[in-house]
Amino acid sequence: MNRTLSSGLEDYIEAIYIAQIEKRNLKGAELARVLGVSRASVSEALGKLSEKGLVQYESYGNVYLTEEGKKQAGIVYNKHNILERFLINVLGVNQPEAGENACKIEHVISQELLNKIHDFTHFAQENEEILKKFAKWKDSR
Amino acid sequence: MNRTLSSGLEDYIEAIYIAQIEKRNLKGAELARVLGVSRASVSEALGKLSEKGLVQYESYGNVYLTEEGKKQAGIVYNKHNILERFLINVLGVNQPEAGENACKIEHVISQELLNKIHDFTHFAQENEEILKKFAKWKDSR
DNA sequence: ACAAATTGTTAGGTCATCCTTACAATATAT
DNA sequence: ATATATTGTAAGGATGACCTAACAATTTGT
Repeated sequence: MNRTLSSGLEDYIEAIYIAQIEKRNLKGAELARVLGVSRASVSEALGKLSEKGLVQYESYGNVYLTEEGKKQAGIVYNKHNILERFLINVLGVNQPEAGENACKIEHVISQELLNKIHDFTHFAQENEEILKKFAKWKDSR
Repeated sequence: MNRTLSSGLEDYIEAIYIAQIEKRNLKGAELARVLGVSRASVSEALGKLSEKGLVQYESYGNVYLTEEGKKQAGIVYNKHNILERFLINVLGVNQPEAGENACKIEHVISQELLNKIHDFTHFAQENEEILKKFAKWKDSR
């Protein structure tokens, strides 16, 4: 069995993860709406994810992540957040733009690079004058 | 006809573009080696790209980009370079790691975000003390 | 409790991308 | 010039991810 997930399957578990954090009940049909795919596609995807031991669900009930599923979804979610924070707080990208880019980059970025981005964000926020200077620098051109 | 290229097709034109810059002759078979795919896949891909008016080739001869192909490949190549420079010079990522990440991110990043990254790289290089400070900050933890 | 709405699944299709195998066309080296 | 090597392409197949349509199972509202 293949251990790594496609971008698509990562999107599924990430959406389930977020619902779980927000304590929103989530059935397959709702997942389909959130992700903008058909119920049939969700059914297929959940089949795969449950074969991989990442999700659990009673039919006609809510969908949940297993411990392993939470772990893997958490990694993706974390990537998303670190990226988005960097884009917004350091580079000054607006929210929607940052969100859209983070959604795509999260599936392809290495953990090592992500750590560097995380570090830089910390660094920049501990040294606010840098961000201010960057803002000014931008204006003056 | 679809105006936007898949990541895969972008990889093909980018590889042709680079060969063209380096004045290396490039036939389909060599392209297959470079990209790690079969000659059959290259044949198929070149068919699509030539339908889209992006490449030109005499059978058994070299492959070339059309003007439009050059333009589109140039955009991708440019994204790659800007990303790689940012990763290496600002974040301090090592070359192979930076290259691999750039190769993937280049296909999904928006032009708007790329511009911000470009700006930030300029800014940081005009203010070297920032990068020095970041290097020190990293060491002290 | 029952009709109406929602949900999940199956079957059958499409599309993009890759593959192997086999063969035909061309290029190259001696 | 000819044998050998390289190259391009066609046919047929696999996979993954999506779709619609239809139907069955379950839930919900009154």
